[in-house]
Amino acid sequence: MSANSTISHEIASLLRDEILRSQYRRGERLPSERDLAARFNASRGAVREALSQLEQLGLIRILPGGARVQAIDAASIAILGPLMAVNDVPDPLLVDQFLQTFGALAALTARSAINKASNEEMRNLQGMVERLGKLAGDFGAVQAQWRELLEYLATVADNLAVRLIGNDLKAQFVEQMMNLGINPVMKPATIKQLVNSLKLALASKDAELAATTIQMHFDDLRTAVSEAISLKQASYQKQAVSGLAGQ
Amino acid sequence: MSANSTISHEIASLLRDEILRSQYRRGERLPSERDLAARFNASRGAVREALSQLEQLGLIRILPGGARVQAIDAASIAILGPLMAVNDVPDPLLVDQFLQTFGALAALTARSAINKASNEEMRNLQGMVERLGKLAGDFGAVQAQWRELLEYLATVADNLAVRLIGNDLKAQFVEQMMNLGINPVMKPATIKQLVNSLKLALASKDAELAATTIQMHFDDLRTAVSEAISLKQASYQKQAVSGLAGQ
DNA sequence: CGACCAATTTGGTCAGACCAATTCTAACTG
DNA sequence: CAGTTAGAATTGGTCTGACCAAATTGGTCG
Repeated sequence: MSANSTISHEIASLLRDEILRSQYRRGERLPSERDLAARFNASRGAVREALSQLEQLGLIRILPGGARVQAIDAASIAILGPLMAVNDVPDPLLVDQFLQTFGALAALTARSAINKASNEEMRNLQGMVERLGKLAGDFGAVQAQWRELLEYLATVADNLAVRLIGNDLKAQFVEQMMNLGINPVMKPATIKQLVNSLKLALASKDAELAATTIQMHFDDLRTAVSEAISLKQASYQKQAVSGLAGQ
Repeated sequence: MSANSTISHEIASLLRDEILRSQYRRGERLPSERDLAARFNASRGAVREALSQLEQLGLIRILPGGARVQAIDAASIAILGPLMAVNDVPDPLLVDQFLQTFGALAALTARSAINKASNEEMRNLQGMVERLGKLAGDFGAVQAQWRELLEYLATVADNLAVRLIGNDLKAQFVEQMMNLGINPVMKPATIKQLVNSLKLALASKDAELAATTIQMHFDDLRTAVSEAISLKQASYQKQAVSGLAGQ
């Protein structure tokens, strides 16, 4: 997966997953650098680099006497992606929380984007929404255009904090959903409604309306994704069962 | 500041600030590990650990041939704190964006907290708001109680994504404001209004009202902080001028 | 049972070495 | 003169082995 080719990255990745899978209790001491080096058949230097990264992620704290595992909720957001990836099917609750959060940030983005958009940017936005409306039906195209719209809103809003958070959240999440083949079904009617509200918000420069519209859309998405995941979960369980039976 | 006592952390910290101060252009190659080691009078191992951390922060990309500086907006949120700290007075725009973001997340937190609060939690919340109202006047006490309230809301809402983001944002920011002595003045009247709205929201279990109330409070805070910063900025400039004159 | 001290372990750091891949340089060629 | 290319120098990746100071551990003694 995230093997950046270097040994230290691989070690970091493995240890990270072990920690996220709670194979170490909080506060527990990690094996010593020398032991880890032996286990991974690597040099202590490589291990130290890996631990250095994990410390930056907030997963562990290195101090003389040993590296101790930190509470998950004391870590950096950068672990959210890996955290959703440690299980076959991501934790539905976690995904839901993620979408909630992402929705709130998207709504904020839309609000400030509309508030500070130039005339040209406004026209661009309207054009994109227009296109979105016309694509209804073609799932992939809608998805792409929707993401492009969000991206452009972020560009216009130009909020560094939100953008940085997005970096840590977006990439890993979207791709993981894709990998799992979790395609939330959005009904054309829903999209139609979304487009109409957005059109209205843009036409009247109503930032609040845009924000609540986006917010609501993400709420829709949440239920859709939730359903998609439980479906996936069921199929995985069936697979697991048949797998066991086969042995 | 962030000297974790170890040399590699110090090196990382120094390089980080240099990068954040844009002393390297985007895409530019950092000095080689050997050069950095010589410059910092350290071993290559220590430098490599430092670079490892910077890579985790998304500030650089290490690849055979050299470590290259990445665009700031491709980094992790963990750099927001240091980014606000590189200048004497933090960039007002950045602070404003930060507060906007934090406000949106706090609003989200309040919304879900109220939606899922148990009866007991509800009572606790009401108690805390009550106390907040009674403290009006004592600035420090209000501040503390307010933070405690937010913290409890986060506990009740129990959204891991938001919590992780908070980890990366909150600590560094609040402390930095404190260090700079930037104390946004919140008028008692404003606080009174805040308390009343919150009371109402809690009494009627109106999650939306709570969310917008918090949101609006952060908007107030934004203007207050903005004013406080420009004041600070002015005083710093005066100081700088007199400092020059003195030489 | 608890306080205390010594042996061991652990992280922090350094020096020096080798490899493979990239980058740079300069000679070579059309 | 422009473009190509082969070779040299540089760079990151990794390993080994060593030393120190702080922390942990375990046993001893009051």
